[in-house]
Amino acid sequence: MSSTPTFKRLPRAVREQQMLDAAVRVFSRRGFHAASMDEIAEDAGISKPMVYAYLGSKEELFVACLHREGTRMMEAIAGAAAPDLDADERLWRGLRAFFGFVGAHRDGWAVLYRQARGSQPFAGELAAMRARLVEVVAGMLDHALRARGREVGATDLEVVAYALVGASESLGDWLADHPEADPEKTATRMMNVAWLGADQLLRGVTWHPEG
Amino acid sequence: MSSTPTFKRLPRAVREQQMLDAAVRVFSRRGFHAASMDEIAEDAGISKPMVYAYLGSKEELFVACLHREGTRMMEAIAGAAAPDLDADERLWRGLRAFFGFVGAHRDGWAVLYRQARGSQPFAGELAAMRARLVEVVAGMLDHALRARGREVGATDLEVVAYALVGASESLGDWLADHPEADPEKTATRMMNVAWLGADQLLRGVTWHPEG
DNA sequence: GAGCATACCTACTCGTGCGTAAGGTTACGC
DNA sequence: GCGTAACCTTACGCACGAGTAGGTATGCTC
Repeated sequence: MSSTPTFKRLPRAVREQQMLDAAVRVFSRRGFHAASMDEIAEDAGISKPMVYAYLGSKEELFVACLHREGTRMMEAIAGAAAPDLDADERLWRGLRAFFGFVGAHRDGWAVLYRQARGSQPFAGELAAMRARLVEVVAGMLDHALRARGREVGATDLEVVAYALVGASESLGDWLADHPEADPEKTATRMMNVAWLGADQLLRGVTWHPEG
Repeated sequence: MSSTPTFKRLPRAVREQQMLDAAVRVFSRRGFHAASMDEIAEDAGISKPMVYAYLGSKEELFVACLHREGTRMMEAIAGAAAPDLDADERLWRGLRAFFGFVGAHRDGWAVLYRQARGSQPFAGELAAMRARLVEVVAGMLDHALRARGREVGATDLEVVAYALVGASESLGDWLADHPEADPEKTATRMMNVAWLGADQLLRGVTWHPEG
């Protein structure tokens, strides 16, 4: 017979990627808990036990998604924002890379940003990634400040960086929901908010209550 | 007998509030799916069918939490930022109210912000709330701009407002994870990022690529 | 073309937790 | 003091989905 071997046998590495692709799609569509392993398997064009054989439990599968998408994103950003540029140029390239990534991997972003926040086991994983980003941004600010002979407390720096990262994430979210929007333009808008504020801070301008 | 009527019978309105209190606690501790109706009922000092009788299904219960906490927050903010003040003063008071609320209702905030993002049914509810906030902020910016004889596209305005709201949410999240942090000080920090950037925009200063 | 490893499947078990049926008890009106 | 309505309980049905047992096919090596 061998009538319709409709789907060919494939080596492990390939199938794993297909499964991860499917998992990202389904997780982003349904959320972690509402996603069923059956649906993921079906979407990947494979049967459920294969998923367990290759990627382990549902949690492990989700963490694998998180890792792959997170690594891709960090690499995209790190590759764009070379450390020997001026602060504004680094920020600009980093933002452009970030929004480019979100625009190109909307569901990957949705998994990362929306799903992983709530449930305990993944929040830590995600927080670690965010922390790296925050550290990079804070480092940029600190570097730029020192170059101007200024100094700011570590907490202040961290919090400002946190706010900038949060604003970017939020705009990333907005972008994911507006398929017609242009990532490049979104990056420019973010830059307008972030850099103009940061630039003022770098100049030593600050705001305080009752003034 | 009537030995130990340990817990008294209470009118519906009171029990409903107790249930909502418990639900917020449990949802924030466990997340939506991991939270069980049994645990919520136990935490409220009542049995499960009562929860169903009063608040309906698990989803409806969660939405009820969302509504109550969201309304409280919006009222806190709206009450603080009177519309006849200057833009910076309004922003400042709004931020102070916001971070004050987060500091005082850490678990309520966690429910609102972290759990509701992922799963479909609630994302809309939350998005609607955020949209109201964004609209308020955008309105503030627009008002301030017109007062200076300037005009900006509606989308630009919305996106900037979105970024500011996102940054605030993100710092709110940071605050919820840092019990030792002072809400007032956090608000000041946020103001430094937001207002200095916004102020520049209001003056007509903009940033654009390759400059 | 025998042997073996690896890809792959169908068809199940079993825990968990939402939602409910059916009945007990307390307060309050009359 | 007695009905009745609201409050509250225990104890269950039932669906859904994670994870697995055990078996089949395919290709690769010698």
